[in-house]
Amino acid sequence: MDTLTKKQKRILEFIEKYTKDNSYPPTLKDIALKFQITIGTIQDHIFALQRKGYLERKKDKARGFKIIKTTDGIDKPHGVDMGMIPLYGKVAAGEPIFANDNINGYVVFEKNARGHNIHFALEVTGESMIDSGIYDGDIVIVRKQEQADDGDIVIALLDDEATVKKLRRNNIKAYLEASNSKYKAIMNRPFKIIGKVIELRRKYDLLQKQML
Amino acid sequence: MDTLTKKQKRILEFIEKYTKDNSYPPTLKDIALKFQITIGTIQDHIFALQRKGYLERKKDKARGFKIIKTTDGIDKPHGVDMGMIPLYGKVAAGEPIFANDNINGYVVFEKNARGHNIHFALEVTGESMIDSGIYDGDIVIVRKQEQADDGDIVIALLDDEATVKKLRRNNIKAYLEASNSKYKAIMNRPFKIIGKVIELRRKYDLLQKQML
DNA sequence: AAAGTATCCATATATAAATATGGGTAGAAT
DNA sequence: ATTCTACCCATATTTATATATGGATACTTT
Repeated sequence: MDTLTKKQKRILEFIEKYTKDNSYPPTLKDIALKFQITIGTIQDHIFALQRKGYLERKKDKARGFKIIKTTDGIDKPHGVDMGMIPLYGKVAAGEPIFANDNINGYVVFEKNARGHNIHFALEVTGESMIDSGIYDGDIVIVRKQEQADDGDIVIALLDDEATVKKLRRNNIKAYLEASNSKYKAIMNRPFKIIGKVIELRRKYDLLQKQML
Repeated sequence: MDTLTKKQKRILEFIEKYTKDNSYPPTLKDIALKFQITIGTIQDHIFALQRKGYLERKKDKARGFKIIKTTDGIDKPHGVDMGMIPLYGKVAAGEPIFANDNINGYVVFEKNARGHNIHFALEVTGESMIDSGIYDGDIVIVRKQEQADDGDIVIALLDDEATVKKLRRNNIKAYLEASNSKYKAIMNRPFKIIGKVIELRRKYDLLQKQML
């Protein structure tokens, strides 16, 4: 593996950071200004980065950089569709969940290439799904849909309140089931499915201890 | 909320997709070519997108676009540092875990602004942590470190094999503990901590129906 | 000693790309 | 009827940006 010099590494890092900050890559001149050297010199460095396989660029295209390997030598995965989905907060009964002012944060999420679905995230409260390994404080990622199969974990509206439960359905009827022996199934109340849980996330270590 | 026309929406979506595909935003001409209309017209559309608060751009800068609200009207979070971390596969005893050819995939991950730590992901095999809500097939995200506190869930090397366990330590000694009553603690074997589990992920909906 | 590589400079030129200007039509809103 | 907005055209001009060229020094490798 072709390894980078310090200068090359710093330039590659700058391109990455600039792109992240501005949403578009730098020009040769931007880089030259940053490092207080001339464009001609930057040309040399860029050429080296290309030769060593860290950077690609399109001829004659402004800001036409594409990083293909990071400074630690790890290939950048390509064609991965990642984005942010909103994390909605709890809502009092009757209020709309999907309101812009009910967004408590965002969660990074890798979209399944195919689906053109809409996703969102919710924080789980309570212990009712503990036997399915879903704990209080966990975050679930949900695909919006109004139908689901027997056994799916779903977000349902019960009395205008969003809740996480397991969907049960047979030929006769559908109902919601908790995963905790202390709770009983919800058999005879109307509910509406608003999405299916497709992923679970649990963060440890929220207040980061200084490592000794 | 200012809502977009169909054309404006399609153009905003194109800018987003082009940027994702190429790693740099399109020029006005790129957009004009795509929609088979002239640059002058694109100027109008871009101006409308700016006026309605979906798009920002820097004057006189090539490809100087920055999307600030997506087509569904959701604000784009800014300054979030997300990237991909490698998902390593299982290794036979004695083989190095962190080899480039042992990368089985990538996982999107939001970096904690501060930390300059190195992270990676591993798939959990076995039921030994089931009482901590960590199941076979789950993915753990790990921060590389060689120290950890009592109660932390860690990745440890035991006989050159990586395993997920809970770290126990008192004044006298440190040992590894499973979270499953069928397993007993590992008291008298040497081990080495290689990282601390900071996040858990579980994907549902992967073809196979989840157990019960 | 010669060749290569990494670092740097200055400057000219070609091309990419944004901007400016002035015009047009159709339909909705006032 | 008039104004506004969304949509479209053509073309000239300015500015941003990449590229080309030819040089230099210090250092390591051959």
